[in-house]
Parts: sequence; C-alpha cells; structure tokens
Amino acid sequence: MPRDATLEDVARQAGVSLATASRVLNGSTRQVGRALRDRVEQAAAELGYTTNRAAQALARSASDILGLVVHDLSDPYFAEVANAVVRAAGRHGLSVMVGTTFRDPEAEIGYVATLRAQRVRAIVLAGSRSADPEVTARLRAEIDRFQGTGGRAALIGQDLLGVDTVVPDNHAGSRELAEALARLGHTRFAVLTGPPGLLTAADRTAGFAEGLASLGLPAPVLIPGPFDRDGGHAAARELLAAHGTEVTCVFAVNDVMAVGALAALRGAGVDVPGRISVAGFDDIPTLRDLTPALTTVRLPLAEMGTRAVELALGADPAGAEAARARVVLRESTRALT
Amino acid sequence: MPRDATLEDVARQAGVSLATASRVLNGSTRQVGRALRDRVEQAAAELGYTTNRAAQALARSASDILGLVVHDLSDPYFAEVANAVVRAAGRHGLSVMVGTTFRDPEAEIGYVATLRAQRVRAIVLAGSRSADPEVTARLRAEIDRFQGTGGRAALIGQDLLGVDTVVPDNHAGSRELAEALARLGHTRFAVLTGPPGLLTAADRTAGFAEGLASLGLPAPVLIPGPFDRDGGHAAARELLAAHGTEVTCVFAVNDVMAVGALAALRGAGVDVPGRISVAGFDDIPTLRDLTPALTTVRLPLAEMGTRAVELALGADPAGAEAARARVVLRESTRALT
DNA sequence: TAATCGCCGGAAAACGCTTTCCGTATCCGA
DNA sequence: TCGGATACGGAAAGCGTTTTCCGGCGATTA
Repeated sequence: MPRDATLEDVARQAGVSLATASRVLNGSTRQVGRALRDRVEQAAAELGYTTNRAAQALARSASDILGLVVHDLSDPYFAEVANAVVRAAGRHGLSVMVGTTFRDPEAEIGYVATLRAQRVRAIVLAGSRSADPEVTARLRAEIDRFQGTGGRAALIGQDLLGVDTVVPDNHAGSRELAEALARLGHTRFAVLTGPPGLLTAADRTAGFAEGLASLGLPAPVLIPGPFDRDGGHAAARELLAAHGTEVTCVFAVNDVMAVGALAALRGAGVDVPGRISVAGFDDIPTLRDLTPALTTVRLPLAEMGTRAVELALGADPAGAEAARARVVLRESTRALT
Repeated sequence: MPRDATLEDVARQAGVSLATASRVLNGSTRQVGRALRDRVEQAAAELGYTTNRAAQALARSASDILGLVVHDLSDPYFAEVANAVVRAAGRHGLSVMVGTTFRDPEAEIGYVATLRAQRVRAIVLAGSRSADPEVTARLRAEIDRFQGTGGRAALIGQDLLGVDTVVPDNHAGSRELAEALARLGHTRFAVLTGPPGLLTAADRTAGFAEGLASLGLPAPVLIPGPFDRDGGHAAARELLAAHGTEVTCVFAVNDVMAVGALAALRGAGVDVPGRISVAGFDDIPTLRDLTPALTTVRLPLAEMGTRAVELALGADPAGAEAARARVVLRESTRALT
C-alpha cells in the first residue's frame, strides 16, 4: 500500500526545502519566488500531494473543524439547524463534526469532551438543556474547560450564563400565540407540555399560560409527555380521555408533537379545526404540507444556525442574542363563532 | 490563556516517562505496573488532561473520524440516513464529519478531497450520483486515491464499480409498485421523473415503465423536474395543465416530490385519491402524518446507513449489496371500480 | 547456581507539518 | 561606491503523540 505523498516528498522532488514547499502549498505571509513556486506546484501535482490536515492542525495548533451537537438529526428542527450550520461553517472554510445525543444529557457532555479532545475550533450546541442543575453544571464545566484553553462555543436555545447564545424567544412567542388564539374566541385550552424539566418546553408553557392569564382566561389543562411525535400522539389521546369535551384548542409546545397530536385526533375521529384547534411551535418545513396546515410560531431555524456559527467564530462577544418568534396562523386553528 | 495539559505535563507531574504515561492513558498492548499506573491517572485527573486527537492521529497515522457526505440534511431521506450513520459510527468509537453538497457534483468531489486531507478512516457517500460520465470519473478518481492509500469507502445508492455499495433496489421496487397500482385498476399513469441524468431517478422511472409494459399497459406520461418538494409541486402543475384528464395515477420518483405533488393537486382542487392517485418512493417518516397517507415504496433508510458504515469499516469485501424495497399501499392510492 | 525468560520502565525516533531565525542576494538612494 | 532595507531560501526546533528498542530485574528452569 503506497503511502500518501508528504510535503517532504514534494520538497525533495522539487529540490527545495521543506519550508519553501510549505510556504507555497499551504499559505503563508511569506512570498516565494516565481521559479521555485512553479517547481513546487508541479511536483505537488505530479505526486498528488494533499495536505495532511491533522499534522497541520498539530503544527499550527488550530484545527479547521467546527463541532456541532444536536439531539436528533431526523428531527426536522435539528435537521434544519444542522443544515444551516454546515453551510455557514463551509463559508468559513471549516468542516463540521456532528454528534447526536438523542436527548441524553450525559451523551451531550460526552460529545463536548470528544470535540475538545479533537481540539475543534468552535462548538455549537443546539437543543435545550435539562433543568437538572447538577447535569447542567457538569455540561457547563466541560464547556468552560474548552473555552478556558482558547476554544469558542455558542449555544442555540437556553442561555447558559456567560456562553454566547442564540435564544429563541419562546416565552414571548407562546404568549403571542395565546393572545392570537384567544382573539379567535377560544377560552378553554390544553397545553401538551413535553417533559417536565426541559427548559424550552417549560418556557413555552409558561409564556402561553401567562398570555391566557393576562386576558383573564382560565388556566390551561397541562398534559406532559415526551418531546417527540409519539409523545404528542400519546398526550393528545390522554387529553381526549380525560378532558374530551371541555377544551377547544390545544397547544403542543413543539411542532413534531403537534403533528403527533393531529394524527391522534384524526385517529379518534375528532375534526380539526372543526371541533378542536391545534397549534405548534417552531414552524418546521414539513408543516405546510399537512392537512390541515398547522398553526405555529415561526422560528428562523436556518438563521439561528448561521448566527450561532458566527457567534462561535466571531470576535465580538455578543452575549445572548434573541431570535424573534412570529405567530403564523394556518388552517388548524379556527375562529369560534 | 492557559494551554491544554499535554501528556508531557502529566508524565512530569507523575514522575514517569512519556512512554509510560502514554501507555496508561491511551491504551496499548503493554502493561504498566500498578503503582505507576495510579500515579499517572491521578496526575492526569489533577491536570485535567485530555488526549489531543490530532496529535494521536498523526502519531498513529490513523484517525478516528468517519466522513459522511449527503446532499441535503434537511431532506428527510438524508436526515434519516445521516442519523443512522452517526449512530453506527459512534458504536465503533468514531466521530462523524459531515458535508452537504446540495446536489452539486463538484461539491461532492471537493468534499471527498477534504475528507481525504483529513485522513479520515472511512468515507460514506450517500445520494445518487450524476449520469455525466466525466464528473463520475473524477469522483471515482478521487475515491480511488483515497482508497489507494488505505482509506475505506462505501456508497449508498448507485453502484460505482469496485466500491462497496448499499444499493436500494430501485428498479424492482418501482416495478412492483407499477404492478400493485395496475392491480388497483389504473391504466393511465404519469411519472414525475426528477432530473434527467440522475441515476436513481432514472432507475425508478425505468422500473416503473417496465412494470407497466410487462402488463401490456400504455407507457406513462413522463414529466421531469427537480428532485425536491418544489420540483414535485411544479411537475404536478405541469401535468395538470398538459394531461389533466387522461391520467388516474401519478408516481413521483421520491417522496418529497410526491409531497409537493400532493400539495399542488390539493391546491388545484383535485381530489386525491378520488380523482388522481399518488405514490412516492422511499417511505420517509413524515409520510404517515399526511392526509391522505402516501403510498410509497419503503426503503430501510436507517438500516442502509448502518450497513454502509459497516461496509466502510468492515474487513469483508462485501461488494455491492442490495437493500430490499417494499411496496406500501396507503390512502393516497385507491382502487378504480 | 547459572542460564533463560518475561515484564516493565525509559530514551528517543518517528508522524507531517509550521514557523522562527539566520544568512545571502538584490535593490534603492545619496 | 556604500549603507541599509528588503526579499527570499533553508536549517532546525517545535506541535503532542506513539512505538521501537534497549536494559534491568525478578522469577523460572535445568
């Protein structure tokens, strides 16, 4: 098995020093004379030389890798964010190393450690963290160690003191949604709240409840459950069983849950929005092709990913930065006449 | 800014040699005595030592990174595959570096080059390649160079002579779909073929047409267009404009196109499956929540990703390997009475 | 009891690149 | 003609690991 050509092979073949070959092939502030430059380039082409990035990273003590950790790539929310992150990283000449945690906080911490070992240039952490202070502290410690030795990090989701964060305006978005739905005439609501102890879910639930309260409406029925499609499905069934008739509108704290809820309601023969209106949160792309199209709160997912990359790379210590959430009313919610 | 603790720091603190520290902390065939082992471990803990993987990769000349290149992470097909790849790689202790090409073959070649420069352990290429022989040859050459110096590669999709490949049975799947639809009584079909020169799309179109021909049915109307949701939408509109009344069943060569077509038909007030039946291909997860639920040909997406990783990592020269495709009839296709 | 073997610790040479430091050659203006 | 920049080539010292030797030592064998 022939080994890859090294810079030394190139230098030898071109009859120049290692230093010169390096300067020609891998950028440098220094100039190299035309004649030698040509010789080196030709030698490199003949040998099919490709820079060994691992060696380069070691020598420069700076890699060109950006780490990304998400919960689940097959969740459209993260897929969208990841897509934007990969794209933005590419624009900065960085490759992306991605990890999926499947919502296991331990895995998340582990991934940060792995990325730190890789000495990646920056880490983008997407997805909300747990409310468990002990776990959060450990994650925090891991990030601190990374940042302590020159690493950069940015989060998407919950603010984690002192780390640059793109924070979607969950609270205000949900609150506005509540107001918009109330304007349609609804008064009795249910919220599929997701798991207790998930900050994003909690914020959205709180914002929604607050919106209702400020209008003098009764507090919503709260149904917890997993944060995914099947969780929404199950929660909706539970809702029907327990509070079948009282409620006219249900808010699932994220879109995939709302999709599951929609399926459950359809399965139970409940007309949406005829009998019950449904709303979600995030505005994942698949939503528009559902029947009925789902009312939701739009988050600029791609933009958030892009912004996180810039935050993680940028020199400006931006601190926390809000991503505006916007209510989008579609067919799944109707006005009560 | 303090720098990361190095192995040398650890060795000094523990009062042992570099060799010993390395053997303790980063695995080795060699044993280290109990006393020294403890000293090293304690020193490492005190200093917060983390192996520098770049340096390790250089010294071992073997990285623990797996490269993955997909077209578009926000396409559920690739999201599903990528998810499985990341998971499978994790089981083998590898991290995944991912690139997205957005269907640009040049970008694909470029990414393979990047991954080669990174000296990744293996590369998994998902997504069908172009029919342009010149581009394919260049991609092939790039892969060859990678494999020529000990890299491993596996593809998902079209077979590329001599590279291990997981190939979905597009032809047979489409053919069986055609037969199943014919059995429902349909005789006049349209196929939304995707772009000309995309092998996967061509295979599926051909298999479908062949199925019809073997039953003595007329050839389908062929409508080309982009391979994505909007492409399907546009193609369906075109179909309605040109052949509005003749056709009773349309096959979009992938699910995202079928979803777009469904939306277009709904937008045009065409009842599905009342007036036109619609079928797709892939069975992406979002399908089940559509109304009507979409008939499709199921591909074991996650399994394909997992298998590709094993192919790329495994010692067994498996060659091309088929992934069985299975017709799944749902509500979007109805029997003609 | 001497010869042999296994174990285990360390010195040092890679791995493939970057970058500092030095030295020589060339150019400019006076 | 000379002094001082300026430009550019190369030697060599890293970057943080792994791994090959080599040597010493205690235990086994004859």
